[in-house]
Parts: sequence; structure tokens; C-alpha cells
Amino acid sequence: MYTIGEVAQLVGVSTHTLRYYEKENIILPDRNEHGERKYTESHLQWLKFVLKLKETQMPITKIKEYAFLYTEGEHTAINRLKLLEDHKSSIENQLKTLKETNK
Amino acid sequence: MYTIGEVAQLVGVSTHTLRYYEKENIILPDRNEHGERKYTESHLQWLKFVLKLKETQMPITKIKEYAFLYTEGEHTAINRLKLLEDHKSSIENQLKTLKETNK
DNA sequence: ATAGTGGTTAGAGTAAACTCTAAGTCAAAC
DNA sequence: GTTTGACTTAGAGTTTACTCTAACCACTAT
Repeated sequence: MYTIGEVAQLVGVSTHTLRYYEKENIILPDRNEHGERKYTESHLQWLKFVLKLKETQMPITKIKEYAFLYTEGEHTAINRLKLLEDHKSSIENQLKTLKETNK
Repeated sequence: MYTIGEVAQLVGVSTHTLRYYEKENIILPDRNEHGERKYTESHLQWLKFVLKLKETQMPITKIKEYAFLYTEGEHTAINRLKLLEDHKSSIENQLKTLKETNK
């Protein structure tokens, strides 16, 4: 179990951002008896995944969609895959456009 | 020779945007005796190129750099190519990250 | 007892890239 | 003779994804 400060340090984001992600329903940690956020190992993995998606310039709205589907369970796996595939296509198209422009 | 309104229609941007691009030194049209903007065929080609770069999510600052180099002449060709290549790499890296994440 | 970390709400600030409005002028076209 | 489209400066508004400050409370450790 990690506190908000620990998670912030571990992954290199601010506590502000973590609270913001919670507000945006992207990462919803547990709370302890004092109402303090507690992040499990799985929250941490999920956060790292989210940050990877961010690195690929996936907009937060898309990430939120993905997060929502994820909370919905296994039966959304196909939809989630589609989201990733669509994003991949959009990046590939950018590359294609650039290569054409570059001629 | 095209007026600002004609260019806007032809390429699908607003006159606001064209004036903004001018302010940002991205596209500098000629002026007629009345001080009105006049875009030549080459301005139009250049604008289309800029919009292609935009499609690939190249930030305006990079596009401005490219535009500046372009006005500098042929001897900047290598620099310009590098700018495009760097951008290409960054897109390719996004794709790579996504593919790794997607595992 | 005070520093440090955690919590809250509410709201201001930032950067990018526009996007638009205001308020006024001027010339061409119908 | 008025509508249309051009011009100007100056500044406000929009979206995204944070980023930070204020102001105040609670708990733990030194």
C-alpha cells in the first residue's frame, strides 16, 4: 500500500496530478480509516499504463474512456483493444502524412 | 493572386487563422495598393504544406522554425530535413511505446 | 509544540493554438 | 447607397491537462 506522496515519487508525477486523475475518474485509490488515499500495487501498475498512453499523446478523454471500460470488466476487452488499435492507426496515419509531405 | 477570403475557403481555415499565421511569421502574403493581403500560388502551396505538418501534430513552434529556415534559402535544406526526421522519430517512438504497452 | 504529510473546497494561472468580438475605417460591387 | 469584404488594434474566450495557492483541519513523528 502506497500513500499519495509515495506514488508521486515512484512514478514522477505530483500529488496534485494524482488528485486530478482521481477527480477525472482515471485512478481511484482506496481510502484508509483516516480517509487517506491508499494505492495498491495494481493501482500503481494501472497508473504506469496510463502514463504510457499519455506518452503516446493519447488525449485524456480517450484515456478516461479506456479507464471506464476497464472498470466495467473483462467483457469490455474487445472495445478496449479497439480503442488502442484506433489510436495506433491515428499515429500511423500521422506518419504516413509526414512521409508524403516529405517528398 | 488570392484574397484572404478566397484562401480561407480554398484550404478550409478561417481568415482569423490566416492573420494569426501571419502574426506568427508562418505565412507572409504580399499586399496590394490598398494594403490588402494577396496570396500567390506559392503562398498557397506553402500553406498547404504547413497544414500537412499540422495534421501530423507538429507543434506550431516547430513549424515556425521550419518556416524560418525555408525563408533562409536552399542552404538550410539539411536543417529542414533534420527537423522533419526528428519529428518522424518522435512519432515512431510514440508508436513503439504504444506497441510495447499494448502487450 | 512544531514540522511534515495527509485531507478538503474553491478558484486562479499556464501554455498552446486558435477563435472571436469590438469598434472603427475604407473601397468595390450590386 | 448600402451591403460585402477587406483592413486595423486590442483584448477576451476556448480547450486541454495540468499546476498551484489559499485557507483551514487532522494525525504522526521528533
